[in-house]
Amino acid sequence: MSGKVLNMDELKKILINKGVKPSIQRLKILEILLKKGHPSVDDIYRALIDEIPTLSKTTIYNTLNLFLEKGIAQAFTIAGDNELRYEYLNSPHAHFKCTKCGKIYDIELNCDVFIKKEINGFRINKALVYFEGICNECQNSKIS
Amino acid sequence: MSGKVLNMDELKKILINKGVKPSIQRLKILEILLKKGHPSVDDIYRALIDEIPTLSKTTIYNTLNLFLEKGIAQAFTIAGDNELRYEYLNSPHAHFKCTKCGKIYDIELNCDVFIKKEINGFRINKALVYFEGICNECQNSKIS
DNA sequence: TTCTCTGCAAACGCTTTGCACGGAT
DNA sequence: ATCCGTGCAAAGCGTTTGCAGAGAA
Repeated sequence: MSGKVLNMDELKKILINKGVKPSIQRLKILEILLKKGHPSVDDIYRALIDEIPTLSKTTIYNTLNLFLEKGIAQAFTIAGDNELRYEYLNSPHAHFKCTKCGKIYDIELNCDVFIKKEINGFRINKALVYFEGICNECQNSKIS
Repeated sequence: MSGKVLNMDELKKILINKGVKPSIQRLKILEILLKKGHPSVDDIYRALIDEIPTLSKTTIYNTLNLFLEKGIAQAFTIAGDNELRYEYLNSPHAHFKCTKCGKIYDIELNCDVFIKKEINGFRINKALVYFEGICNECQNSKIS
């Protein structure tokens, strides 16, 4: 949930740097990945369909799979969910889902494993960490 | 991948303790969860169809969802996979998938977060950790 | 023109649902 | 007789594939 907002030129640069030809669809999807927290394909679709009425989910899938390939985004699942979620690929972090309010937080991890990227002699190229529990806010507001 | 092997009476006890009425299907599925590493529904189906020729996948889904409810098993996904995997619910640990040999390992985690079950004041009820990389064995055998 | 991107429609695969049969109590 | 577990068939839903038309170079 970086919430970063970039203009079109900056978005273009990101894509070109990663070897992806910009298009309005790709730029807009990238923009959402940078702004929104952890959108699913449907989230992205609903966010863009007004602005780009011809947009199809196929294009979103194509684009996201391209982003995965090029290392621009990464995919993960919320436990028990049947849909993939995507996020802009930056520093490794954990996801925390509050089972009360449903909000998903990004959590920094300082454990050795995630810094050294190695465990028991196994080289780690990718790490996904998912927590479920009750967030601070919900613990304090005792209204059930 | 506990590899534990229990007899039918011991399996029965586990189910009854968790409030699940034993049946041959449920016992056999539990047995597989205790023996096998991280089976998918299809893994379980193929493991049992010879022994129980009338077995249907619906029953496996029913049983596993019951196990999830009762805290007997937990579900997770391997990144990029479209099918759920299940495992007997015991001490929290990480999964490590070697992208070369495809093997899935269980990894013990000693980080604070996983022991204290608390981070930044957020109470953690559930933790899923997934690593991807190259396992020791594959690093040593340089045959690509 | 040539090549790539887009997007509709259909296919696909995992999971859930509806429902009827059958065994257990 | 009632209840519940089982399993067939069909539906549901997220994702991928095939393909044709549009657009960029």
